[in-house]
Amino acid sequence: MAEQAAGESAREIAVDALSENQAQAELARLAELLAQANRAYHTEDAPEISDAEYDSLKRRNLEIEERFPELKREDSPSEQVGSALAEGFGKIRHAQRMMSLSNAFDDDEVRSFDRGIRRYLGLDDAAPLPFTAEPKIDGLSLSLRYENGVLIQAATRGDGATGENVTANARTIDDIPQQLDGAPELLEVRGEVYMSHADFESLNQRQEARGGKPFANPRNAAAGSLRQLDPEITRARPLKFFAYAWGELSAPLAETQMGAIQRLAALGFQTNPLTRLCDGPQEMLDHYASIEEQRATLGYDIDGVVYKVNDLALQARLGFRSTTPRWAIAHKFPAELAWTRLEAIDIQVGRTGALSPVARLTPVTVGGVVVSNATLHNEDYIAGRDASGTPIRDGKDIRVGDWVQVYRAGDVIPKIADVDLSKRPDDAVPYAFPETCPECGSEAIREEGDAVRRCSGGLICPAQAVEKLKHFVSRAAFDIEGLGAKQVDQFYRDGWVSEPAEIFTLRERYGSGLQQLKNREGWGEKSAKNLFDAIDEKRKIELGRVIFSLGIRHVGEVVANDLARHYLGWQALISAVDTARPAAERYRRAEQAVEAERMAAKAEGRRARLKEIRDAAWAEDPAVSPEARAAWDDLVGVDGIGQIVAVSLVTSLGQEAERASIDRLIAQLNEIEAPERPATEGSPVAGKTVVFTGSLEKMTRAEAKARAEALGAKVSGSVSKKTDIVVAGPGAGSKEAKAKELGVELMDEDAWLALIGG
DNA sequence: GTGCCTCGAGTTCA
DNA sequence: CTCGAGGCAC
Repeated sequence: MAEQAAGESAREIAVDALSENQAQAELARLAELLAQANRAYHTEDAPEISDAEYDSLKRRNLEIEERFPELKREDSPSEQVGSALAEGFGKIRHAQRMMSLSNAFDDDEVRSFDRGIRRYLGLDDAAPLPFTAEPKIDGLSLSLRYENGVLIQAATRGDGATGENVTANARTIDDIPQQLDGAPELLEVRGEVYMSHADFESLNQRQEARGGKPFANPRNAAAGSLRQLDPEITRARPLKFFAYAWGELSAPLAETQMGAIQRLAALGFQTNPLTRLCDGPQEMLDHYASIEEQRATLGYDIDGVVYKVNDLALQARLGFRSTTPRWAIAHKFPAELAWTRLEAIDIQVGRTGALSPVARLTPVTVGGVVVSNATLHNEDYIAGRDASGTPIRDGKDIRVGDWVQVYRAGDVIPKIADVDLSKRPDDAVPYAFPETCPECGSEAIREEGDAVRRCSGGLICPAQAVEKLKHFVSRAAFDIEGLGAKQVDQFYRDGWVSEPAEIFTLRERYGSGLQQLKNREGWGEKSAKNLFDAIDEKRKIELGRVIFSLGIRHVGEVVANDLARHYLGWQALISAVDTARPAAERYRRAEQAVEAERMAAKAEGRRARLKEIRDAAWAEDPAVSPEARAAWDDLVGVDGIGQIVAVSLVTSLGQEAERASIDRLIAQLNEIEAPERPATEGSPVAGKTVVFTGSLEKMTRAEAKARAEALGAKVSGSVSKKTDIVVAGPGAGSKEAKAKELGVELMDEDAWLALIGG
């Protein structure tokens, strides 16, 4: 196929010379070639045509489409998101997300992990609840897909949703079977690729003998080896693999975690010999201690112990939080510590204006990595106390010139644990936190009760403006390929882009004379063209991404998607917000009145009559129409959105300059897509809004909510006329009454369970 | 009002 | 990854 593509391209007719018929045929041919190349690239490890050939086909397709827009095909390759080639490996979307684990750092957290699960499941303290405990291997996780017992794909974790295709490399690892006997038709095995200490040492000796740079630690060596573009290099590297989990399956492996691990072992995988079944927190902690004792003699790196609920049926009931399972936790070993000198404290300004202090350190090795910066969080952290005035680090303040103890929290983020006062220079002075923004000179204000000090300059502040732009192009927002933080910096500095809408007018402003872009460092004609194409691809985009991209305070990825699912369209959202504005302003004034009362009461030493004040301030106000109130109630009724988030959303979309900028952006977009409903075909409650009230007896609230959502229902906290079903348990009060008043369908827990089928 | 649980925002290095 | 803070259940 590579030869075919090359051969035909030699006979290609110049785009300008194409007749309409020829153009149509050519577009069809290109669509087929590109689709085939994509298939080859994404499902196999070796692309059939080179990146350069692929790019040139894509470019030709686009040029023809530009000349004959009416001929553009439904399945046009230029529309296909993610079809553009990344450097190196192809991307693989995991059939089931690869989750990370939440962490425990001491015995108490392990016990509260057990307690939390009992509470979620409604188990009493006496009920047996066994867990597995196994060492947490310090390598990199890998997902292996077997179909009919044959290894067909290996993918790294990536961001959890999408990983890299490393199939060819995985095939070179001895511990990974190419074929399985008696496996389910479909089986995704997950585990950890790692390198033993002995193999790491000898690899580094070979590296150095060859004049290569040695790896810092076994983990980096394993990661570097697995991500070799040439599988033959990977083959020469001594990688190993432990299996400990699974993804998509056509049939269950067992009924318990332990059983599943044994099954994986029987199928030919290496499983960790220190995996034990434990009968509760005490046995888990004992096994942790025993593993910690053996740590040095294991011959490979581990960074803790993982506990998992043994009963898979319970695992299924517990389900997942946004990025972690509820049924597992990693109990981490204490972090490695190192002393070094604090050379300076710099202030960074984030997109919300937050002033974040960063410690510049004399470089020091901590846990196999050289660290030269560490976060200092905020003003209070430097001063040695937290927001409530409680001392941290024994109340020691941190001064420039100090000797400080550094560790990598969670083995990643460098932090300062301690200060050596005996080595403090005589001339060291307490750090004076700036009260003006170091970037724009505006006043930096710290709100009452807030831990951070913020620059008040808004978009006048270049740091805030550019950080907002970076947020706009970030992965969960517009995610424009070829437009990362570095490029944004450059465009902003040169005055080419000062707000999101201007990204979309780059082509018309600078595209014709690509020359200008071409003359910049790192930009060729091809990359400029690719960038413009990547930008155009995002003129069609999901609603949730648009909302998130605006960078409204308190509206992150999850809240943005919640809003998108609730309002289903940009217009619906914006008009609801505009309608609710008078009510939001009324609410804000009410809160201010409450705050004033609180201060006054404190000063006079009497008890605050807060409820009275709040009620009075929020009472019927003719300036607030019933429509405004209804829109406000609806907004605050969205699960996960409270008054503070609602006020932030409404006010920020009401600010004139901000709104104008947003409108300019929206005008540049072609289509804002409504969120897809979850795949819940046949679900009787898909798309319905459900409210749970009163106490539930067969399941906990959290569980009820998670299950309803899995079936495509929206779970809300308050009853309104948009509510479809109210599930009322014993002790339900005002919400049940309101449901009756509004004529909303009302049912008890049993009826609900019958409705959703179990 | 209090105490989880989750989310948002800021962070490092390879 | 951590911290602070918002949302929500108790």
